[in-house]
Amino acid sequence: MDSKIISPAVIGRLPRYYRYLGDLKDEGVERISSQELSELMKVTASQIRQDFNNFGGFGQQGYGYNVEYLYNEIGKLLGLHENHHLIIIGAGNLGRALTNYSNFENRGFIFEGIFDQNPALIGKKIGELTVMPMEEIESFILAHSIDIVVIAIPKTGAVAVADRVVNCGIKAIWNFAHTDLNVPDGVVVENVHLSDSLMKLSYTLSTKNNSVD
Amino acid sequence: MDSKIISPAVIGRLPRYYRYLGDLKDEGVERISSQELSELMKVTASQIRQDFNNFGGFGQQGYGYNVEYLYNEIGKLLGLHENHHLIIIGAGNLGRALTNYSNFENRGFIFEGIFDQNPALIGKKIGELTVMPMEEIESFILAHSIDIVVIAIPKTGAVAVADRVVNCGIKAIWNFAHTDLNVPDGVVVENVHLSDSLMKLSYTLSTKNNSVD
DNA sequence: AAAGCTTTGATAATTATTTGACAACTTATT
DNA sequence: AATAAGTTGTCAAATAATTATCAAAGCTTT
Repeated sequence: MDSKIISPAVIGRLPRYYRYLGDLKDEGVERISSQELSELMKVTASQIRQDFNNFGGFGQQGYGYNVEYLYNEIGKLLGLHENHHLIIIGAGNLGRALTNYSNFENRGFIFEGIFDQNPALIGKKIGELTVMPMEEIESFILAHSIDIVVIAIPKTGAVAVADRVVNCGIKAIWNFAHTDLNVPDGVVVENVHLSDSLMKLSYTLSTKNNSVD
Repeated sequence: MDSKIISPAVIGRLPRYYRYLGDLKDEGVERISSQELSELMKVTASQIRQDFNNFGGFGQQGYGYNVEYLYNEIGKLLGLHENHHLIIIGAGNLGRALTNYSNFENRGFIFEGIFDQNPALIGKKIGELTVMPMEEIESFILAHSIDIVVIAIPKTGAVAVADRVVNCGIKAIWNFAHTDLNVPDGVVVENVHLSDSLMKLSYTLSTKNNSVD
């Protein structure tokens, strides 16, 4: 409907707002001003107001923002008002960790299946799920209305698996493989490159040592 | 020494350059131009040259960049020429997954210890490591010259643990807890908020459904 | 119900980041 | 040895993101 383009910077901040507002709600806080929230989150009040205004503005002059309302509205923006059905490709350490990370389910992210190519793992239980063979990915996606695929396998197989699930109509991939996936327009990939993250930390650590000491 | 401030945007791109250059090196590619690299990485050649120039420029006019040299130089920038010693706080699913993710060791990130507060876990083997009780964190950090602490526990305990390790002189924290850590100046925190990442994916998925369909 | 206080939403100014253009230099070719 | 082709590093221009400012509007108090 309103196809206004929201900048990536703003989208990237939404989950953090959501987190803080959730905490405030749990603490029983009813209203908050951009000023108060800015002190809590260590950002400028101007940025907060600017961000929310991208979506039409959720506040009221002279009052501020109603915490619960704002929390719900941002939740809707983030697509948390509807359930998402996920499968995990790769039952290694990371795949297992994600499966058991029950936190996601509370937000409507439901893990429906887990797949691996290692015959020794197939049939094993991981949390509530049973590891299935890779051949069944396509049929499972169609049968269970999967809308998000989590890739948690080494980079060698990742690109091929991504192609397969994209061919099944998957439009969203959460990629933990240490490689970039080349997907067609209309498919979103959210990368979690753990090594990259660790290197960034290492960069800052090294630089600081050189300049301060 | 040269305390020129590098923009966060540039730093954030360094690991990706490093990854691509490593792949090129492994393929036996000797030299590459910013033009070729830009096509590979789907960024502008101008950005690549601009980025490298922040550090003095690694190329040669008329020739391009020597892949191996550039790879090594970026590695040095990222602090990968020296070993880092890490401990993991939290031997849950995520802590275990990280411990066994041997990839990091190849880059000089050495996991030296893992801690948990659950008595049932203490003494258990995880990969090469044995789970230790939380009380021993401080002494272990000092005895083993730990320079990076990985926080992989629920958010309730995360802030307190961060305070403890900061008091031990730790300057770098890799934080997987679903909360922001409030650390003093001079301490770097690199956050990996998995839920945030998943929500971003969900945002784009929802938005696309609304606008395209 | 009026007056003063608060706070948003919107606009403008500032700052940061990305892209484009080209001189200077290197390599390759004739 | 001279010329042509290729490529960086740098500067300038354009775009994007953040911050500051303030009028307009809603609350709160008397």
